[in-house]
Amino acid sequence: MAAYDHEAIERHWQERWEADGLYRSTVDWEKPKHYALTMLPYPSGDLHMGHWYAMTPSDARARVMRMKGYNVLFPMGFDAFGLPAENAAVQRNVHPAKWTYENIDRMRHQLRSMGAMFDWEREAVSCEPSYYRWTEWFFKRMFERGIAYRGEAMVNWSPTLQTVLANEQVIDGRDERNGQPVVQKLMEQWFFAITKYADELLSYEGIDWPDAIKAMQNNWIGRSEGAEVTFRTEAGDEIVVFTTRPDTLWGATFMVLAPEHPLVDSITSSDRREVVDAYRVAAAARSELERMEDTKEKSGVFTGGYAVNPVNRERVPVWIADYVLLSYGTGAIMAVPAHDQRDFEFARQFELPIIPVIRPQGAAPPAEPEMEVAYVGPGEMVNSGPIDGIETTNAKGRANPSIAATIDWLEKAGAGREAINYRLRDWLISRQRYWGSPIPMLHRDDGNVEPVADEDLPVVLPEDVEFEGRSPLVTNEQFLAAVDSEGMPARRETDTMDTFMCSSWYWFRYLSPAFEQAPFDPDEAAYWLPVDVYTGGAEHAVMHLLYARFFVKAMRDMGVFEDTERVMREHGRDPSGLFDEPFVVLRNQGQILGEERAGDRLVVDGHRADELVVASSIRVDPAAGPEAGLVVGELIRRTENALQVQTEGGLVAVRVTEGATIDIPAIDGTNDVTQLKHHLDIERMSKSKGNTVNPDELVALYGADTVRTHLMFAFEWQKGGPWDSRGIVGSSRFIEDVWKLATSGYQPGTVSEEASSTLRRRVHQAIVKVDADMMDFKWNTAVAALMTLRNEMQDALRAANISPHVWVEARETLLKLLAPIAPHITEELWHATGYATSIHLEPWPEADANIAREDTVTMVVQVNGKVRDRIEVDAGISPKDAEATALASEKIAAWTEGNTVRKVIARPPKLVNIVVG
RNA sequence: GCCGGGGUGGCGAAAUUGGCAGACGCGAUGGACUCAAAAUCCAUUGGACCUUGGUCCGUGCGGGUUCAAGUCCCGCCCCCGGCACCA
Repeated sequence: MAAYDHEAIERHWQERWEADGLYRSTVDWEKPKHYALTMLPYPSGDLHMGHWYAMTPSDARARVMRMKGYNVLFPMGFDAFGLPAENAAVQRNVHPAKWTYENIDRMRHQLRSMGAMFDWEREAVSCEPSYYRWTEWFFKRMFERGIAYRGEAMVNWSPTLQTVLANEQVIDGRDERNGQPVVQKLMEQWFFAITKYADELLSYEGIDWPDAIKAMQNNWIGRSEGAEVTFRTEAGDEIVVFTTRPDTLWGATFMVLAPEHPLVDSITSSDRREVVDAYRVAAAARSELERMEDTKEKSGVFTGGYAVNPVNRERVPVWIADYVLLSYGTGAIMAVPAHDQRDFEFARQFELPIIPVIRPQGAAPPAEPEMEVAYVGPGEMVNSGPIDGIETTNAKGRANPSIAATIDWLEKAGAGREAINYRLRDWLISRQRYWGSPIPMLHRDDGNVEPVADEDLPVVLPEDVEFEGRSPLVTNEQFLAAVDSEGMPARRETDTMDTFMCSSWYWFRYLSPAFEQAPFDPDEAAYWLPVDVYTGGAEHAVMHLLYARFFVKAMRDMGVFEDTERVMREHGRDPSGLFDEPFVVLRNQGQILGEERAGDRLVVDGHRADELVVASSIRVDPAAGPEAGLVVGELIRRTENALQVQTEGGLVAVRVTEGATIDIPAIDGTNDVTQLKHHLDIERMSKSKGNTVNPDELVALYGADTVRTHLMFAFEWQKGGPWDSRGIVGSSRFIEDVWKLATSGYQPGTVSEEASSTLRRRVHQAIVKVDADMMDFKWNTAVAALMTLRNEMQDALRAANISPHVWVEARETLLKLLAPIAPHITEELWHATGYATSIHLEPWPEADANIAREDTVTMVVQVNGKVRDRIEVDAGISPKDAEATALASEKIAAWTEGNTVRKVIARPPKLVNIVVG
């Protein structure tokens, strides 16, 4: 018997499958189709454990479906535009395209080593002009339908670099590269009107998605019913507020505007100007997340201005506070401190009046100044003029009598109207960057914008560019210069698109990546669409998955699927409802998290340049005191050559120049900046966090089959967890054992009928369990069931008392059930047994329920809920017999003696509980 | 802060959804084989107590419902993911 040589076997079969085109998927209307899709990776450089964890179970699932008789499409590609490529360009002087394509080459190679059944003929790469031509085309269609429009949004603005920074480039309100402050600034940009689809996105009809994902999307969309009410400043300007509780308008005692609200300037009185301006500057330095984070301590300032409450002509002071966000609602709120906890706390802190307008059922109205919390329950309206005495409930919107009455009153009085507000904001797709799909728009001399003509698509990114921080598109005259539809000079749009745009339609491009007449070939689409199973990380629960749903709905409404529908009808397939949602079944895996690690303690010398320290030398010294150098502390984060060091005085940004000396005593030879270890929390693996685990070494050591098996065995797939490489030997032993079992050349001794039928029963039980678990994405218990079968077969092999045909059935079933998880070794052993065709073309094993059934069961007998005996009983035992059997037990008698049996609960055949007392 | 998920042996985890807590593995301990080591095989392995057999305790913490709670309810603590320019 030859030893198991994983390296030779895996190489051989990967080459053979490729040569045979085993995984090529072609349209075949005679067979049922299955489109399996797993989220495409960003080409960050190396494939890490997280990719394997996400992809190999998806591959295994696709393989099971194939063995079940489906024609399976399982493609792969790269989401290739994005920020890391530009970081590399800015700081290492590598062109983003070069960096990206080199990474893709490496990752393609690594992906092949997984032994997955990807159909590489269908690969799509989003940064190729043949791909982004259609991303641009979709933008144009969106523009034509009024979905793409220009509007204003806040950006992280670096005044020193005169550029926009991504959220992850801002640490502690400062640019991570140069330590300079970052401010929030309004800028004109492109949006998609996803809010037009808000209501449709709240419905999940016809799709099987996890409840948690649906809940998160619902919360993200955040539909709320209420009213828009118009207040007027004393100067006569309108302030529109949205409120879900218009019925409490009579209790509104002040207003709060977002600090960026356009009316702040005009409403602020001269004596308050200085305070207000200072507050606005401070607010601009904080991100929305930071503003929402610390809500215990309210901050805000009075503008000195007043507005008039339209329901009672009361004069109310107007404040600004950063807990009111310009991007939510109208950026202004009316404050009813008596019945809203946040307003209540604000009022208490700044000593503003509180007027209760709801009397709780059968109680006196809350009295001032004794109130301790806002009253948010039901009751009856008081102090509220025309709606006095009307009941108020916990219902939302018009379903609440008091709200319905108020809306009617407001509409009649012309002071407001019923309104629905969404937390969901329109999708900001502009990025002030180079490495993204260009937005195919022209700015005409007359100030209008117009789209680039279809025949001029794609607008191609210029290759000859320099990177300093700002997008090179802004200064590239050759790129900028264009001619509009009337032959007049025009300038190109320099914003590029959010990469979520590229990943919102990629599974259509997989259908026909070389197709030139449209984004996808209708002949392919008619057969394969929609995606049957989509798998990917739960971190995409809201944004990517919501954008993808929006995109398909918009495509449907733009008529993009008309040809596809025609082809479907020609083949007798009914297209209705097939283009409302992109993914029929969605399952999320958890994440493989990186292990925790402390960062190196650095001693940095050099010189200060503004907020930044430019390093001339860096030494790693775990014992260094705080005075050992210019900057001393733990390395928290590193992006290329920009370091964040945690010193006693706070975070310090350090830039490592080319000539700087790096000294890491633990690593011999010349050290460089990439060898510095930065702090790692237990958190998701990603290249930018530097906590990835590379599977290549493990593949070299144990083989891809073992790595695949281990990833599926060691975690609950939907949950994930921190990576720990120790347990892999268990999976390795399992794979080795399968090799030994299948190559043992079983020779029976004295055959036992009982032992034979027991093994046969175990084999069929394994089929039931493995099949159910795999269909349900429970990979760890599927592998455990296969290991149990392995144990049974080892015992049988040793006893040599199994009839030969039972042994053969056991061996072949084990190989087939394992084939989706460990495709190479099972293929090798299948052929070694004498079969000439691939195991991956074999039909999936089917269990015989009669063979799988157990005749006897261990029945547990409890006394007062505690297990006191176990009795072997017939599996079909009646409740009466079960009870009698339990009461007849001697062990039970010892516990019931001297006590009255009050009750017997029989749940045959598993359990009987006797209650005594 | 808001939304979602989670917390079970020394470790990764199971538990047919209210019915034997710890399947399947890792690690550890003892033994076999070996000159020896590795590999392999056998046994034990949640904790405490006593006599072999058993008793009591045990699923983040505190309460509750139930014949029966890891599972359901109420209140708390901690960890992870997302929060709109990382993808």
